[in-house]
Amino acid sequence: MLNYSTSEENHIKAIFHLQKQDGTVTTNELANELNTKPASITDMMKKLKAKKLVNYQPYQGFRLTNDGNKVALGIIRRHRLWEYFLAEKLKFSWDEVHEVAEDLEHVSNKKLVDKLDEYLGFPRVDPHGDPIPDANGKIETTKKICLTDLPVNTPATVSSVSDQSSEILELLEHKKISIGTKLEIRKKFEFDHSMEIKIRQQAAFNISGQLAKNIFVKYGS
Amino acid sequence: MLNYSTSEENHIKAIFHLQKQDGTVTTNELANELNTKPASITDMMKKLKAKKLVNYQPYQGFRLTNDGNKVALGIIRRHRLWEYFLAEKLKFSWDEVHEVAEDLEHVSNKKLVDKLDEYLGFPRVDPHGDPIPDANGKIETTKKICLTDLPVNTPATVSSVSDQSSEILELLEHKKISIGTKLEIRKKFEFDHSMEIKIRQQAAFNISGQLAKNIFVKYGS
DNA sequence: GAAATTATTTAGTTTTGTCTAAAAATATTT
DNA sequence: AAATATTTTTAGACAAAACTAAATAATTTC
Ligand SMILES: [Mn+2]
Ligand SMILES: [Mn+2]
Ligand SMILES: [Mn+2]
Ligand SMILES: [Mn+2]
Repeated sequence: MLNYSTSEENHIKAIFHLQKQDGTVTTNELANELNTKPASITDMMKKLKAKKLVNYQPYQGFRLTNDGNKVALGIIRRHRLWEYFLAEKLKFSWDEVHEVAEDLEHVSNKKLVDKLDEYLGFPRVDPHGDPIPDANGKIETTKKICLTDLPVNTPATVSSVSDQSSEILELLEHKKISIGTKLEIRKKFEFDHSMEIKIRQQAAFNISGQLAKNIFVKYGS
Repeated sequence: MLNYSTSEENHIKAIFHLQKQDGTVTTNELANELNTKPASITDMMKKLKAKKLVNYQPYQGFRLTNDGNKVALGIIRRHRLWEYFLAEKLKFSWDEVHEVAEDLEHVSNKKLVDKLDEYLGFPRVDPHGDPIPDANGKIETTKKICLTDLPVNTPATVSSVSDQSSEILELLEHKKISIGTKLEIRKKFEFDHSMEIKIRQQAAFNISGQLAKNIFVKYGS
């Protein structure tokens, strides 16, 4: 497999994440995501198209080709493995790992990554609960349910968290919620979208709609 | 401390290594070391001079300033810590670590490096026996003696190896010589600079002058 | 459906890091 | 001390990755 520049990789990864939601990605969306200007995106898309990593017709938006997708999964694999390493081995906290992994992910030595994976015991998810692609680019795709969409009185388990700030970490630690926590919603309040949730034997307590929006669960306990 | 580009870092590191031997480094030497052209070196030296990392007057060669030296030690610290990590934790062999560390050394996040150091147990030397600078840039400077310069019948301990090829590794493993091995020279042969050495209780055996040239020792056992 | 607005692309620059070819400085021979 | 050879620098070019400003296409509004 060929090697790509850091800039190319950052573009590919951003398209991958954006097209999850949108299907096809627009120039402005990507420019916004990468804190760059639309003109720069057009330039890069021409380049990635020439390398057959994106499908792109002027004014039509773009999406990754199969090859582009494979490249993206490689980058995401490296990113999440390093995040896991930083949290698990170096004891970085949850909100600090992303930034460092942004640099480490661009060291794309296959043997390094596969040995790191093995050393870490082939972890399935990163510290934020996001799945880690395996050496073949296979990634778990259990659809995650936003806590705001979970029905009342239905057992569920926290699977991931979308915001990665130290502020949300502080709040989650205070509420004793982390990935793997089993919970049920007792009551939802329409007015401010806050809700009352219950964890095991503990008394039910309240969380804001804003917090709930950033927590994802899967059914079952 | 400021951040430098990968190219700047590679130049700084190369000057550091070359000036160990030469005192002052020339344009051609550095171009040769970095597989680049003399004209490119001149350009970079102007830049590093402007950043006060090298002392340089046209046609006079160059050497690192105090600041340049500190930057170099930071790079070498990262390089050797990653080499140790790769060998010790990921079970890379001795001859494979350098190449991978060449990339990892440019991820210059202070907290990452210091936590890695701690995680590794503050190792003093890398897999090739070269000393690892501490967080303050302090580096052990025990003068290493080339095995060819060790007097006969004088107890010594292998401290480092300069060549890092898989070929020398194979030979050293076969001869059961590694860093920390205690040995004595029994006889030196002028003709081809080969020598007979003795390790502990084992029978004395012969090594070539070429091999001896790449082994460094310190006095004592 | 024309006008206004927004999104995207094009054209032309800039910075970084490299290169080649030519000029200039320095070192080595005779 | 010339002549020759070597080393280093300068000048000019190029590719990558970004930018600004202007032009053009697409979309939305009236
Ligand atoms: Mn991340
Ligand atoms: Mn993550
Ligand atoms: Mn090395
Ligand atoms: Mn080393």
